[in-house]
Amino acid sequence: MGRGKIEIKRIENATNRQVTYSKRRTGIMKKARELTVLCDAQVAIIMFSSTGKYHEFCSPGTDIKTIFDRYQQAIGTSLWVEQYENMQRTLSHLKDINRNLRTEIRQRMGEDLDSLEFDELRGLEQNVDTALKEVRHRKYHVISTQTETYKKKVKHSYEAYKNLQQELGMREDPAFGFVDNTGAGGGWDGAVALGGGGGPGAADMYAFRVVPSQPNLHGMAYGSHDLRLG
Amino acid sequence: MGRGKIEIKRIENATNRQVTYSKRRTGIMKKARELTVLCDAQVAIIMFSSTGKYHEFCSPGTDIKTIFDRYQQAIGTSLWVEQYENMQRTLSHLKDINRNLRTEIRQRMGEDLDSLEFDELRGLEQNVDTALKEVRHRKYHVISTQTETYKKKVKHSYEAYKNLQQELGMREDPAFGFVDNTGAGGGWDGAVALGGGGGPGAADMYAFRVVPSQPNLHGMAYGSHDLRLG
DNA sequence: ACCTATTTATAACG
DNA sequence: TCGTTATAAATAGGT
Repeated sequence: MGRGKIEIKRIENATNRQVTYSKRRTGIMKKARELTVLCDAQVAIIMFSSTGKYHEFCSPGTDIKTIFDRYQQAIGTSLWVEQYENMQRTLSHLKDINRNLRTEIRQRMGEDLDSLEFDELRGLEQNVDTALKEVRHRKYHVISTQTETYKKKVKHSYEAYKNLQQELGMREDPAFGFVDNTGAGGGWDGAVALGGGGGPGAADMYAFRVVPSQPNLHGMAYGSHDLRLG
Repeated sequence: MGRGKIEIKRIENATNRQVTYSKRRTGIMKKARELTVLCDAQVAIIMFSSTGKYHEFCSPGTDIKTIFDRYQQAIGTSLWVEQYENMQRTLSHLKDINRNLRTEIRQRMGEDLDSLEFDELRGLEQNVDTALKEVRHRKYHVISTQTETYKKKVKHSYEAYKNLQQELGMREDPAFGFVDNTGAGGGWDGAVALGGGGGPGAADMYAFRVVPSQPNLHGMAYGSHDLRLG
């Protein structure tokens, strides 16, 4: 349809190619628009020229995304839907796990116990009981290590002081004196005895300092988790 | 271009509309194919007829997904990418939360305590201690309720038996006798005393029956959670 | 961009 | 859906 018939093969002349692209592109767009109106259809077209420029057509009353979502649905599955739905599944699965983890934590905190059977309750009791022993054991370990460290620090410090005093030939000055805590009885040893003993009464000594609930999810104070579903 | 000129407006006759759709659709596809070849372009077309049937065209050497991904890139912004990346964010956030919930559970089980500061350890101890009391309290409540129920059942059953016996004028037959458990001491009362007492020794009576870890995430035996990241 | 000879698409009908 | 054909529309090549 022109002054001469042309063969349908790549136009080698770049200018001609560009001109033809422009003319025919307009033609297709017009046809698409007509089809939309005449036949009450929905059409989406995306074109890229050899130079990389893109052009699109979309039936009025809708948009490319809608048409392609519908296309995906029509074609069955695959393309994006597949990974999308995979994600959706993973998401809902994670939410389920999340919910169950929160439930377990609440139950380990002694809440929401109504739904538990007696057997489960018995298991939970034993488990929490064991855990409590572990925690106390660890607490004892930490506090005793800490105490040892402090004792050593004090001792080293005292020795350094003594050495310094000797090297400088100073006589002892009560204003710079150290109190010797390494003897039996006083200071940290008392705390160890109480903290490690493990009776519930001992916990009263260490009032639980509640950290204001912040979104840093780890290192939060126990029990201050927001247990709503995320 | 036909026997008569037509106005570009919806064709009311359904058959005509369908025929025209078919013909013009073929025409557009042909034009698109020609454009692809002549001008070295890439074209993707998706069409839906008013009856819901879909047809597509895509330049050879590529596919719809590729063209639309390129289109998204060209148009700069998102379309699907936006909700896709939102999802990805939510997903990774949920995974983080889950990881932290699992950590909290493990610590409530007395594991992985090395990373805790002394203050946190102290809080955890107190929290678990309180929880243990709650669980024991609940266990006592359940077992005592259960015992009451059984006692009532036995009692009612016995009364029904007696009534029946009286109504039928039967004399007592040792073969159908009931043992009266409602008296002080025996039976369930003993279990209540031990189960509710709460000493760790009592738990030994109820060996913790470990349910083989199944994927039903709720109602699992405590401690049998698979704590790997899902 | 415009022009126009010519090719192509298609409306109406069977 | 397919074929035919008169006619409208698209467009190749030139300006």
